[in-house]
Parts: sequence; C-alpha cells; structure tokens
Amino acid sequence: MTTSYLTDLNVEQLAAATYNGSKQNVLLLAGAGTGKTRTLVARTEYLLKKGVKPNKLALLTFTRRATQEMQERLSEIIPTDKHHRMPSVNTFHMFCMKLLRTHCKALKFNPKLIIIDREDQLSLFLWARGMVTRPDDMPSKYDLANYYSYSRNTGQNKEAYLKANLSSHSKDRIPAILHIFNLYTKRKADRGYLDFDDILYLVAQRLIKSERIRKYVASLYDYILVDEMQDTNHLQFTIIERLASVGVSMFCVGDDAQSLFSFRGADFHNVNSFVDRLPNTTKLKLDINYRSTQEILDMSNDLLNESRIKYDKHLVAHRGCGNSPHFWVFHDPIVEAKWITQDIISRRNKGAKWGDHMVLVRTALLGKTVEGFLINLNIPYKVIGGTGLLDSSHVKDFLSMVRVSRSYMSDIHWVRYLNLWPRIGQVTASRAVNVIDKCSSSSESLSTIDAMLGRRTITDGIRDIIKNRKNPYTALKLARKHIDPILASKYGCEWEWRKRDLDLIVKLSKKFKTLTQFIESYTIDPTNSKDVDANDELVTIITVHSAKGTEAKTCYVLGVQPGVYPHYKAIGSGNADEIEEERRILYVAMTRAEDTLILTRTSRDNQRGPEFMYSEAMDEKLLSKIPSTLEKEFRIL
DNA sequence: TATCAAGCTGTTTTT
DNA sequence: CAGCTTGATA
Repeated sequence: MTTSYLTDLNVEQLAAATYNGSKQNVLLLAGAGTGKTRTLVARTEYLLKKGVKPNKLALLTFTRRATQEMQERLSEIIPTDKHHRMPSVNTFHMFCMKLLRTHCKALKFNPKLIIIDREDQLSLFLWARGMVTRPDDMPSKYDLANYYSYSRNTGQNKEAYLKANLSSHSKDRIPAILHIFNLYTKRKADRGYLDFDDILYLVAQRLIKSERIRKYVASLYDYILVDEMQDTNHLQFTIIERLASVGVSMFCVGDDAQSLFSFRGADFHNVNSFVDRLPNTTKLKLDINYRSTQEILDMSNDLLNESRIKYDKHLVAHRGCGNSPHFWVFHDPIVEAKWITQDIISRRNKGAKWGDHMVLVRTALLGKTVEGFLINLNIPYKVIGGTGLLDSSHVKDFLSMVRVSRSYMSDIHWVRYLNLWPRIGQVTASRAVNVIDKCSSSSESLSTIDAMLGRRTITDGIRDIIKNRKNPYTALKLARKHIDPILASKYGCEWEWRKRDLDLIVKLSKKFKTLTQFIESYTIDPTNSKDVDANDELVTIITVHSAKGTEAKTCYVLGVQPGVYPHYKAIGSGNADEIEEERRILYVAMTRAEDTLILTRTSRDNQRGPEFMYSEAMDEKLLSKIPSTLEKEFRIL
C-alpha cells in the first residue's frame, strides 16, 4: 500500500516540494513541526515522478536515527514491490564512506584503510599522551580528541584553534599538545586507520583539489537533499558547496533554532550564509506548525524570544488551542521518575497507548531512574541515545577478534583481544603488537603471534574468521566457538545475559555479504541493532539530541533545572554560545509534544532519598513563570 | 618484571 | 559501570 505525500501538503510545502524554477538550489527554512521531513519526502516523490532515476538522488541526514525515520517515510510512497527503486538515505558519514569505497579508484582511496570508532580514537590518544614527557600535565584523552576533532571539523589550523581556546595558564602546553596530535596522526597513517573526521575530510579534500573528482561525483548524482541543514559543519558544507558548484542540485532543509551539534563543529550560521555561498539558490519558508497546540508553542516561543540571538521564529499552531503545559517540582529524582511512571500508567488507563509517551532527557544517564520503574512495573519501553549495545564491553571484546582478522595491523584491537586470554596482560600484548608492526601479511602476523606466545589456540578463531570472510554469519558462528569459553570465564555469572547480545550480533551479520561491510556498517551505523523489535507499543526514553524530528502525544521533559538545562558543563565553560545552545536543546525538547507537555524538575539537584513523597502541592501557577524562571538560570554565566 | 585484584574516577549531547 | 591507575603478589 502506498500513499502520496504530494496530495496532502499546504501551499508552502507544495511550492517547496514541487519547485521547478530557474534556481539550481533550494534552501527551505522550516520551524519545528512545520512538516520538514514530510516536504523532503514529497520532494523526493516529485522528483521520482518527474522521471529522475532513484540512483541519481541522494538524501543526507546527520544522525542514524533520522536516516531510519526517512527510510520509513520513503517506503510509504514507494510501492513495496519496487523498493529497489528507493533512493539512498545516508548520514553524511555513511554517504562519504560508501562513495570512497564504491569508487575507490576514481577517488584515489586506499581500500585497505579501516574505520576506527570514538573508543578506538580515545585509546590512540591515551597512547600518544603517554609518549610525551609529562603526560599528567596534558589534557585528558577526551579533551585531546575533542580539540583535535573540533579544529578539523571547523576547518581551523590546530595551533590557532588551541591558542584561541585554551585558558591562558595552559597555553604553554600547546607545543606538547601539538606533538601529541602529530603522534596520533602518524600512528593513524601507519596503521591505516580512518577516524570519523577523516571520512568527511578525505571527501572534502578531494572535491576541493580535483576538478576531475568533482565532476566524477557530480556525474553520479543529479539531486542531493539535505535534512537538518543547521547541523552541517565546515567539512560537510564544503562538500555540499563543491558539488553544487559542478551542477548538482541541492535541496536543503533547516532551522537555526534547532541547532544542537556545535560540539561537533556544526555551525547554524551555515543556514544563514547559504544563499551567499551558493548564489543560485531560492529561499523558501514553512511556518505553520501542525504538531502541537498553541499553548505548547507559546511556551517554546517565549523561551526563544528571551534569547539575545534573533531566531525570527514565531510558531503558530494550525491545531489551535489545547491543554496548558504542566511544570511539576519534586523532592528528588526518584520521586520525579516515579511520578512520571505513574502518570504514564494513569494516562494509559484512560485510553492512551504506551507508544503515545516520550520521556526526553538531556543526558542518557538521567533516564535510568525512569527506566528502572518501567522495568519493575513491566511496562514495555525502548531507550534511544546514549551508549548502546555496541559500547558494551563484551561486544567490543568479541568484535576486536573480528577486527584483527580483517586488519592484522589493528593494534588497538589486537591488544584488546590478546588481553582476554589468561596470562596475557598489557605488557605481553604490547610486545606482540610491536612485532606485528614488522609483518607484511595477515598470515605472517598470525604465525608471529603463535611463535611468540607459544599457543596456537589464540589465533585459531581468527584463522577461522579469515577463511570465511565472504560469509560473515558462518565466520562469526565459528569465532564464537573459540571465544565463548574465554568470555564466559571473564564475565562469570553476567555471561548469561551478555551472551544474548552476541547472539544478536551474529544473527544480524546474516544481512551482510562481506566482513568489511559488516564491520563498517556497525562502526558508523550501529542502529541496525535496535530495529530488531519494531514494536511501536512502547514508552520511549530518548535523549533530546536523538529526538529531533520525532514527536509524541505526551512528552515529559525531566530535570528542567540548572545543571541540566543549561548543563553544568556548558555553564562551566563560561561560553555564552554553549549556554545559548542549551536553550535550543530545551526548545527542541518542548516542541516534540503534540497534546501534552509536562516539564519536571527536582528541588535539590542530585538528592536521592528513600521516601516516596511527591509535592502535589506545587501549584500550576509556576507554569506561567517558566520562561522567566528559566531565563534566570540561563543567565547564570 | 609482569600479572592480577582492588579501588578511584569521571561522563553531555553524535558520527 | 567500565577503564585506568595503583599497589600487592608471584
């Protein structure tokens, strides 16, 4: 069964979706709930109906979740028997990676390079940090990775960036930090690693430098549609700009008020400067909100209007008026979580579905208490955002084995894998890794390890995987025969539940044709693991960052208090832009609600007590004061 | 000298 | 709660 999005649009949406004027590019400014994604899908439908070949069309998003959402919507307009005619939907990173892999010759990409995830990147920085004379004086591996990544994503010279952003007393460490950066960069090159930023960087560089490559990529795509344009960073914008310069038609949708990714180098000014940088552009607007009631929008508008930044947003509800939002204050986080759970139950008793409820959290950890109550009461739920399946240590243990079989130079993963075995610690593992350095083939590295450790069993599993690299499912099943007993003894009684995650991974590997595809897909796109239970009848706990683009009838935003909004880290930074971003985060959270918006907070932060008393006494008068109350808190800096 | 066991620390958000 | 550092032990 298919529907048409084109038949169900308002005038502005239709104008954007079917734009066929003289301009090459379209920039669509669309506030929260104004049908942004709907218009993007309708545009896709329009182009396909016009006869554009699906493979000439690419849709780009920023988060994996947005990708998934977009794919689901697209499948509504494309007949199921013609799903092969679906245009590709990817995150920027996935898009660039596939481009590099599929066209490695034309793009001069070395296909042997392998992607490392953030965790691996941190290990490398830890190593590089340990190489300098006074490591203790250096920033943490987290900070190092962030400085490095941020300066690259924003296209800044690293030294200049450090000079501008480090506090004055740490300025004398800059030479040492730059040295660490160099060590990291060199190590990456030596081992054939590719970090997340490299993926974008390589593509951007090639597009800048080579006209031939620009034209080559432009010959692959006629239309590129970008969602959440305000989340583009310098590298991503460069890619868009360069492709447009050789004739690819861009359709970019964005909202500066919903920009939440500046920590990743995103610059919402890219939305404002778009027309200057891509001259052949028409600017269109959507401003009628179809999602929420006016009361919810009023509160959200107020929050934005208190800002020193002029967002030029005033959302008007197509639906008119409904219930006023609530703001409850609780004694402590446990009472807060318990009340939310009870409220969900009572709404369900009155006819609502579990799936109508969404709990929005600033950080994944804040959702844990609610999750606990949901588990206890047997309420079906899902958690989106934060660390997931792939970050759990047992999965990383298992995947380290798969990774070394794919790339024998991968020292980080060798160390992890070797450490699993009894009587092998950091020292032995690093010694082994140093020897592998000199090997020139996978089999040579394996026999070297065998010889060094005098135990053939360690590499047996890896040999099995290599033999079956064309069949991930078989390879992984065989691998587990070798590794399960080791993991079982490492995790003891926890093994029972951890084992199930591995079962899941093995099952999911069936979908892939090669081991490389499997690993890559899991590094950039771990969401695959979550769509296993496609059950919609679930309460959702979700981080605000993941929640962009989603909605629910009843939304709970918990922890609406200083320290959370704005987050204490942002307050501590003393950076006005970071505080401003916190406002937008809360704005995005509030504008997710369709019918009912409930904000909660605790009176004293972090206080945890056994007494389950909640202050029903807190009257709804507070409600009218929320924006001003919050405003005070946003001025803390 | 190297492994292992026990504490301490710290963690926003995502690719 | 997992990883890293530290200190005890072989």
